[in-house]
Amino acid sequence: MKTVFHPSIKEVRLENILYALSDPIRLSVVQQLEERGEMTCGEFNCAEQKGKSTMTHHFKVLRDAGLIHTQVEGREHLTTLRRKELDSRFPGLLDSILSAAESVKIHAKPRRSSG
Amino acid sequence: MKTVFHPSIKEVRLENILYALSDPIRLSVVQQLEERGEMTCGEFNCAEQKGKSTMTHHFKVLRDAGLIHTQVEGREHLTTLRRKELDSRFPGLLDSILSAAESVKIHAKPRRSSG
DNA sequence: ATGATAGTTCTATTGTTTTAGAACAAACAG
DNA sequence: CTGTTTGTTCTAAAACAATAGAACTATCAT
Repeated sequence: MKTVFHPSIKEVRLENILYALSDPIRLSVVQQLEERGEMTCGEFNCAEQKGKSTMTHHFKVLRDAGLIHTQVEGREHLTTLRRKELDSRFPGLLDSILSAAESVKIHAKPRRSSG
Repeated sequence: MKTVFHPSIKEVRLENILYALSDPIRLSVVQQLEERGEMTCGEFNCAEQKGKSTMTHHFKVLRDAGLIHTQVEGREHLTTLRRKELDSRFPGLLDSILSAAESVKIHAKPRRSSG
């Protein structure tokens, strides 16, 4: 079972959060996670238009910034938003960014299993 | 009297705001404006360590993102935060970013005229 | 006019980011 | 074992961003 680097919540830097979310793809990833809760890499809208290695890169930026958590489960990588931790570290920040982003929201793909 | 480009508030994009504030110097500029209200370029802390042209560049990024307003007054350039406009466009956003940034705050230089 | 001040514009260097192709690895299905 | 799925790592190209030196413009003071 492979482990992936995640910064502890107190190591998380505001600048990195803002930078990570200044990219439309990464912002969209976070929006989709907020909507859905837990997703594999392939479930994201935008995961097909963009090459796989491009998405791997973006997930790493989000992970290093402290925004998401990745857990390896079989051959899938389950991604979640570090919502509670982030809310306690930077109260109101994610709320206001996500609500500001509502207007440009791209929704997650329908669940594979429920179709 | 020279005029400088400023985007209208509805043209302001969240991504550009986040990007602009993901740089420590630019975040600090915004923090100092929040604290002080109106400043000339030279009054900013960090304006001396960094070359003048570097600061000109950062002010332009902030201006293009819609965060600041620059008004030419004699040979000085008076900079203000577009606080109210931004608050109405993205409620709570600047508040939460600035309060998240409190911990890493760098204060503005003392006023020249009051020393 | 001369000089100082405030800041811009031009140009260049250096470093970082985004993107993606190709080869790879690990898990699962038959 | 063979093939498919899921995603990574490696490598490289192209675009972009941060920095600053030098020359410049405009204002203000003497």
